Amino acid sequence: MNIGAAAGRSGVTPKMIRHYEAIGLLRPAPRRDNAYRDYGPRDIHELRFIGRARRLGFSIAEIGELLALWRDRGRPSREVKRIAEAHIGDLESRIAEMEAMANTLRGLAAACHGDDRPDCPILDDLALGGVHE
Amino acid sequence: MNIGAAAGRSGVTPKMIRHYEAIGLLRPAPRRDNAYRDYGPRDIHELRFIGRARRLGFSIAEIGELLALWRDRGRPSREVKRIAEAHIGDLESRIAEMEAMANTLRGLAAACHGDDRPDCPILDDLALGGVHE
DNA sequence: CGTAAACCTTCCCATGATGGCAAGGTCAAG
DNA sequence: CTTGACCTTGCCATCATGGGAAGGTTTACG
Repeated sequence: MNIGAAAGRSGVTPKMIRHYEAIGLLRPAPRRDNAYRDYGPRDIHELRFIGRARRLGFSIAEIGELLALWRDRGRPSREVKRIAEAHIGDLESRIAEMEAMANTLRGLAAACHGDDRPDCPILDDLALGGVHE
Repeated sequence: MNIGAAAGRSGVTPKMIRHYEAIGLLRPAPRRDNAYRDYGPRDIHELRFIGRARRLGFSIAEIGELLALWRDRGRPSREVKRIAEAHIGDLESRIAEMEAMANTLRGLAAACHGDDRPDCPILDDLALGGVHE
C-alpha cells in the first residue's frame, strides 16, 4: 500500500508519516523498486495508534514510550498506567492555568463598558504589568 | 537604562525584548554611542504590559492589537473588550478540548489494573485508533 | 500511443515563542 | 590592566505541522 492510501486509512497525513519515520518514531517502511514506501495492515494499526494518541494530547516522546510498550506483548500494564497518569496530571495543570487566565479576563471584561468611551479596566490591568508575581 | 536592567524591571528577558523589537511589536529602542539599547520608564511600562498579556495567554498578534489600542488614548473600549472576549472564547474551547482528553484518559486509567499483567485498556483503546471520527 | 493527472520522492523553509551558544565589543571594579 | 559582567549580532534548536519546489512514476483516458 502506498503512503497516500496508508494516510487515508489511518488519518495521519503522508507528510506526518514521513516525519514520524524520520524522527525514529516509526521503523523505516520497506521500499519497492520505485522507492515508494510500502505499508501493510500492521503499519496502519500503528499509525492509527499514533493518531489517536496525538488526539489525546500525548507528545511524540510519550507516544514513543507507549508504542514501545504496545509492541512488547507481556509488558506490565503498570508502565502504561504511569505514563497515562503523568499525562493526565499534565493536562490538569495546564487546564488550571488556562482557567485562571480565563477567570481573570472574564472579570476584566465584565467591568469594561465596551462602548465608545476610552476608559477600560482591561488595559488598566495590563498596564499594571502584573507586579504581584 | 540597559537592556538587562529593563529586563529585570519588567520581567521580560533581554532575549525576548530584542525579539519583540525584531518582529515589530516594539519600536526600535534608541541606541547609545556604544550601540547599546537605551530604555526609559515608558518602555518598562510597555514591557510590563506585554509580559502581563503573555501571562494571560494573549498571542503576540493579539498583543500587537492591544498595544496599538493602549498607545492610542481615546480609543473606544469596545475594541479592547472585543479582543479580550475573543481570547476568552479561545481559551474556553481549548479548555473544553483538554477536559475531554483528560476525561477519556481518566476513564481508561481507572479501568487499567496497573500491575504486572500485560492487559491494559489504555493500549487497547489506542489500538482502536479512534475510528469513530 | 501519448499525455495529463495524480501519485511518489527528497529537500528546504515557515510557523510561534523561546532558549542556547558563539564570537566579538564595552564597561566597571578591583 | 585584567577580570568579569555586560552588550551586540547571528545562527541553531525546540515541537508538530504545513507548504512548496524539483524531479521521477504510475495510472487513466482519449
